[in-house]
Amino acid sequence: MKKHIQLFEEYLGKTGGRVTQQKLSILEEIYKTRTHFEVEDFIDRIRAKDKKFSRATVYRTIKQLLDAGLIQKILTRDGKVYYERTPDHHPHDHLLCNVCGKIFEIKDEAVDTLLSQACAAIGFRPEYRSLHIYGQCQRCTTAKL
Amino acid sequence: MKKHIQLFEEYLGKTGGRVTQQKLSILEEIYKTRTHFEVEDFIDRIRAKDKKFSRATVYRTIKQLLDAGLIQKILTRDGKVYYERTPDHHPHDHLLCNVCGKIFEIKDEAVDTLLSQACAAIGFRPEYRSLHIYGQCQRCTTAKL
DNA sequence: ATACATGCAAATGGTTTGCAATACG
DNA sequence: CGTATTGCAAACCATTTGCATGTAT
Repeated sequence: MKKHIQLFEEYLGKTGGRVTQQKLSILEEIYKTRTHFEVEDFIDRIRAKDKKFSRATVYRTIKQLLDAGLIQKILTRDGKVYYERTPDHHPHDHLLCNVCGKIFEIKDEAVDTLLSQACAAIGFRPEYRSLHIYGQCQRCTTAKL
Repeated sequence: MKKHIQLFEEYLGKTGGRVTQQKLSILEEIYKTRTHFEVEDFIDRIRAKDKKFSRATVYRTIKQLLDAGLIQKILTRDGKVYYERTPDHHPHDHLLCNVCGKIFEIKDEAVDTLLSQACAAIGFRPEYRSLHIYGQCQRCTTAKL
């Protein structure tokens, strides 16, 4: 069985949730895409397949997937919202260019370690995290000069 | 002159913004509070003083203060939004308990350093950042056992 | 059986926008 | 003076909710 399905089922088991056709389809569809996506587009896409999915169900499932750490939410400075799968269940962080809007990814194990230690120091049990850095990308910085 | 006022004026100068009575009052009022606050409450509070402040102006100013790094935005898992001043202009990060909703702060210089390096590595010029860790605080973890 | 999940449409709530009036540089 | 800013109310848009029906366990 695919790893993300297994993880989701484990999560649902732990939290008293039920495994449903819709939830699995939504997860599968999200995991087919490697890049970030908007919910509205996603709903169009998944509805085009076969079943009908209500907006409510998609959002309800997204919330659970977030909790389960299987997807990440990305917020732009101007309020746009994207989601994306968590590659290999290893969360990565985002740099958002305030000028062109492009989104870059960074992955730093050392940061993970430090944050885990910081949490442990006060007995906090982390479930998932969100790290966004807003600024200007190289292209936009040099273009301005 | 107070440091935050000075920083804000510098920021406005750089970005072609104007220094207005409202902006300064909003900044001052925010800096009187050390804890996080909701915008709606804030508007009530500042309106109670002397002037009228439109919701729009408050939001427009908040956006500029965010860009200037003078305040930080906090997002709870269930969508509540708080803002708070950035103490001494040193951004700190937030741990949010998904059970009791309490918000903890952490400050780790080493994380700052690592992130700065990661940005520099791809030529990204960071302006401000948002780092939230969601999970369970010590009290809620032990209470559950 | 009996919770939990779904779909629908309406509601929510934070934030933004258009426009005319006003104030900064 | 010209341009950014303000206030107002209406608009926006992501997300949530109430309720009747459906379904996993």
